[in-house]
Amino acid sequence: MKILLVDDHALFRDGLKLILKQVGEVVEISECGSCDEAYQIIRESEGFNLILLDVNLPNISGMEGLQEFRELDPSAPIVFLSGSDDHRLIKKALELGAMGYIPKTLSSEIIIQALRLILKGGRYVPDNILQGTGELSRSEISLTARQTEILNLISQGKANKEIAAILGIADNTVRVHVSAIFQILKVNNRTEAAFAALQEGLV
Amino acid sequence: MKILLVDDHALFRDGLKLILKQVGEVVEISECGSCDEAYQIIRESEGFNLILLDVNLPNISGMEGLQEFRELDPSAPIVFLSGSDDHRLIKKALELGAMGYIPKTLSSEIIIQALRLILKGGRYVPDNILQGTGELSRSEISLTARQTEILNLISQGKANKEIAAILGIADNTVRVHVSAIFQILKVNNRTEAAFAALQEGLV
DNA sequence: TAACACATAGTACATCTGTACTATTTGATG
DNA sequence: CATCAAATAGTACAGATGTACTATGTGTTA
Repeated sequence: MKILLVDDHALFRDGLKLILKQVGEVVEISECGSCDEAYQIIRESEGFNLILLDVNLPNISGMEGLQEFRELDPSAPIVFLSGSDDHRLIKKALELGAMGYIPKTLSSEIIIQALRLILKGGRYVPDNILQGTGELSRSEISLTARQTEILNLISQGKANKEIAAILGIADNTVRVHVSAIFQILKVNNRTEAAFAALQEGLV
Repeated sequence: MKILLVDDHALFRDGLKLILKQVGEVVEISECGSCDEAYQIIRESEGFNLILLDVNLPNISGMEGLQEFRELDPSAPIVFLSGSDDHRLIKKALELGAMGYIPKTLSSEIIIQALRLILKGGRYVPDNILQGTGELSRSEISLTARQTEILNLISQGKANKEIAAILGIADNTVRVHVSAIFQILKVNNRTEAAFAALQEGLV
């Protein structure tokens, strides 16, 4: 059994290694604190049975690095570790092909059971997060690609003219998009929009 | 030796407990996942030799709860545990009387040494964070109380008129403050100001 | 007391913002 | 092919925003 553990918190890795020893016949645990190191380890290895990946990593976050992991080691199930019970990321993670999502707040007993489940080919997502995603999809906020692009620029404090220049379109067009974004986000000005974008994780 | 460990990540607590056993003659480790539970534990106990406190906790963050801890158990040194190497919080933490600041990314060996140092009455702050605070204090941004108040309202997307109504002053006065804030933050509009406020930790 | 920082408030003006319209083009879907 | 969603762009207008001034009252400090 080969497990790769990617988390920038050394102490958390220590704790998790103890747990992993209880999961089954662990032969080898590789560990590192960043995606770049992890890529290197995978290239030098011959496939892992499980990859545990923190969503919040310096430089490249786990979420950003997921695709690369899937390409480097397509057979290894990838499980996300998350410090915050982030309702938004989970759906994206599962869509991208993650086999599980484990908040670090979970007790070790539950983590052990979850990992056993995943190693047998199952998926694990904690109940409260599933409820969260359920609520989210009901009141889901969906912006078009252009709207998301413009919302990002708004959040950086760019004016309509600047956005128009950056995107190479007329500022009247930018206004139409901006108005549409405000209606969707149910806000009245760009600063509220930036605030909402942060809260909803749209940036 | 009595140690109180407050962190909402059960697994991290497990890892840290292992380390704490290496620090010295540990008699008792109490642990919990929130400030409220921690207050209860302290009330039912007779003083701790050390309190380890996560800065990011649900409901009441460690930073917010610090004062309460100091009142409930004035003799116990408080050490912050932080998931992110947050350059901004550390200064505030030390000002509030924390005896140390330990990023979770630190290796267990260094954590052990740091805790020993603190138990002997010293303070510990990792080098790279000290550098960070040094940089921060050089280019330090200081706003008046009123300016900070208004910056907060700007960050919430409030319009000048709304701010004026909330604070019970004329909107012309609000504009003067807003202009002053922009000059200090070196920005050109309220959304940039909100963005800057977030980045600089002024909210 | 004089000087200073801060908050307060006003006028004036150019510019930006946000909304309400209409209208065209393009790509996807039934 | 007809329809629809999305992006584009224009006009028009009310209101908000940001800046440049002046000016007053209130504490604090040298």
